[in-house]
Amino acid sequence: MINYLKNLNESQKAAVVHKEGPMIIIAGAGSGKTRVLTYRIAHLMNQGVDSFNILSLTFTNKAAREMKDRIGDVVGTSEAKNLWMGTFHSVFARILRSEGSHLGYPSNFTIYDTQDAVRLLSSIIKEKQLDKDKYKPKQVLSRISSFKNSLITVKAYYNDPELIEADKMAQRPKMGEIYHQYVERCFKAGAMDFDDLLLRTNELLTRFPEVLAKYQDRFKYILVDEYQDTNHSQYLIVRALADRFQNICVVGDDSQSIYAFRGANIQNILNFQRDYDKVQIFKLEQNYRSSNNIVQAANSVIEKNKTKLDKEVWTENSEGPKIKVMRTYTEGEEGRFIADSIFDNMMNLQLKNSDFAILYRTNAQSRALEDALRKKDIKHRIYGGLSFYQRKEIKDTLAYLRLLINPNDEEALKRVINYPMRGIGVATVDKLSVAANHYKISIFELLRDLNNYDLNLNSGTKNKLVGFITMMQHFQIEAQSKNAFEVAEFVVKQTRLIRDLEKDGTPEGVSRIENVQELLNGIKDFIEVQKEKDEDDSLAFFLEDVALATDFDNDKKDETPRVSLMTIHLAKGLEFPYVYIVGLEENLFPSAMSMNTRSELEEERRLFYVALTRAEKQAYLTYAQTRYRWGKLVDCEPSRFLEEIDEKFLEYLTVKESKHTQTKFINEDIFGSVPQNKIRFKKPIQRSPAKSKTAQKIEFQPPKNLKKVTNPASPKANLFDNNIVVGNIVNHTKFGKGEVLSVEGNGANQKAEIRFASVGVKKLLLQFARLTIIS
DNA sequence: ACTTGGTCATTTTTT
DNA sequence: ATGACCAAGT
Repeated sequence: MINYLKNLNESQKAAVVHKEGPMIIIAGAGSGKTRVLTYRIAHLMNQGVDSFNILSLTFTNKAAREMKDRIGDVVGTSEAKNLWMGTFHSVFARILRSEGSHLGYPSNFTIYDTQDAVRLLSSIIKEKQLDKDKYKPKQVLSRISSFKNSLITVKAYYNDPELIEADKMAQRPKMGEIYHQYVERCFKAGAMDFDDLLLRTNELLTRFPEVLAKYQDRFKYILVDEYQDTNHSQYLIVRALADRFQNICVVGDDSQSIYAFRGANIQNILNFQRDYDKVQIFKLEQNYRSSNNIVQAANSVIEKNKTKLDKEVWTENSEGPKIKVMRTYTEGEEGRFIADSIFDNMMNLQLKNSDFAILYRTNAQSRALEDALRKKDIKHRIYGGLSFYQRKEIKDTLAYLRLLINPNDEEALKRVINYPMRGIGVATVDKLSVAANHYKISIFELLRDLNNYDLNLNSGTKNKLVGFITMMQHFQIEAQSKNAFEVAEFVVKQTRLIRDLEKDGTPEGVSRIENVQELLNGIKDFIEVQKEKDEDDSLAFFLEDVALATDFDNDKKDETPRVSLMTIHLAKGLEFPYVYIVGLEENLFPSAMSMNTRSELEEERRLFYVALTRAEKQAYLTYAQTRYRWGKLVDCEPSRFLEEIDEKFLEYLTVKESKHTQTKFINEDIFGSVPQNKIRFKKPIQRSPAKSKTAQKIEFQPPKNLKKVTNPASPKANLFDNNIVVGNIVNHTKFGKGEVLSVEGNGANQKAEIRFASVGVKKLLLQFARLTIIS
């Protein structure tokens, strides 16, 4: 057996061996938190605690799996098997499968993902004939989500005049009705959304003391990772379960709390000592991950936050290189700089692709980066964004399977009733939906004895509906004797789903077919893995797994090492030798949505802190002066976070060092064939002095070899000021001669309508069009 | 009932 | 730029 205690420093060891009672581990970034958690569990087991009595809640399922493996290394795989580990959502989904009947849920309940929820809300809003511009489904959902996360039921909502008033003020007086209807419809469909998994668990534990007692007894030791990101609902579950034995161990770092937008309450960690008696506090402050430069730089940033626990992260690691800052003109150039830099680093330092990560604030930023990497032929993988399971063809296929498991799943039914097209249109589905609501049954039940209801359908439509329901019933029968893979395969064949995709013929169509194949393979793998582990390999369980999977979970067995691209949120808990943090611009990072209140801005700052502390050896910060947003080219200012880092940790890269010449970039990008001497930088940061004290002290350093211009117009504006006016005859490199009919917009977005002799009237963006004025 | 072409909104972050 | 949604045509 590994002598794990030897691998720990004093404070880590103390946290590992402490046995009974409530404890909190404040773990700075890179301080070996996972290691402590892992060894702590292993240690408990070595001390004779039955693995059956340990519950460990992690932030991702991947983290749970890895931790389980590592514990298995210490105590033996078979010992580790009984450990209950996973995310809040997956652990309590499983409990609800077996206990949900108390609440009137079937054990095969469906888990609605965000899309299902939004669709359901859309139809409710439509049925109620409400203005969908005032009641935006997504916003309504997030409002409902925040109710649920605070345990505000429909009833509680109606009892709270303040909430009602708030919604009235927000022009949404019918919020309560929608909430009510939404909850009912989910219930009727035998479905829970993500928040229900927590809310209903709370309901279960509160309303049924015997159930509570059962799980309290079972979970004698509870460990919660990333405690700073728990919401109120999760907080209450933990408190209820730990109430009996008080063996609750929470781990977290208030400086890394980045999920307030989904209800995470930083107070949970700040107040832990108040919530439990005789709390033992452990602090892990030594960072083993990053160079001293990075640690200190990160500290200098997070210092600016007011709400935080007292903690000083330090390291014995070497100084390391300074953090490199690069400014580029465009996002395209930003991407190319990074691709070049990664390439150079790999060549010079003999590194693998997997040593690099590119982190960004929003998923939309990945495109430009991906383009640049692809052009350089650098293998990479984008995490998050549209995951495999969110693709239309996959969701459609899964919807059949969902419907099979839970015929009341209305969102699944609506998805597939006319896919592939079988002539059952929206009008028909609406009729069915109305009738089903009226008779308080599901559409599936309605269809099952269609003849007993008068729905005013013509016989053709009726036949089609009967055809559909007969097919589904056929599937159900098959499902009784087949395993998950065989069922799925059968369904795909029978529905001619593939054949429908084949009709398309485009490359996308082909890849859709491959995706469906891939899904089938995935189910096959799933069965094998589950069999190996001697766990549930049913189709129902597969669907649950899929619904709660994070993007890391379907990581292919790592073939080639790849550069990782992901949002900073997704990067939490990960580490990479070389990290590029991109798009450090005001309104992007910090996000324009998060600059209204101090607490929002502090969360952005924590996000930046998280990003920086992912880096082991070297961090790069990049920003662009212009960027496409909602299709338009906009000017950007450098992020305030750049100023907030103590300057002594930074090194400003200049164009020269980026090796490839500026000119090349410029020509390719937006500057057309304009001579280089026309290009001017915008004046760098010019912030109002009042904003922050540090801003006054630390002047941003522009690259030295570039001239500043006192009153520069945006660089582009100069270029497009070539005075094209209506009536000009111009020459286009491709289209030839033409007459300017109209000019609209200005700056980068200036467009002109031009009638060419060769191709007729064209509308061109002047920034791209290579035009010369003839007369 | 489906297809097509045009208009509009969309970009925080995720289980 | 891209995709979702809607109105009018087939």
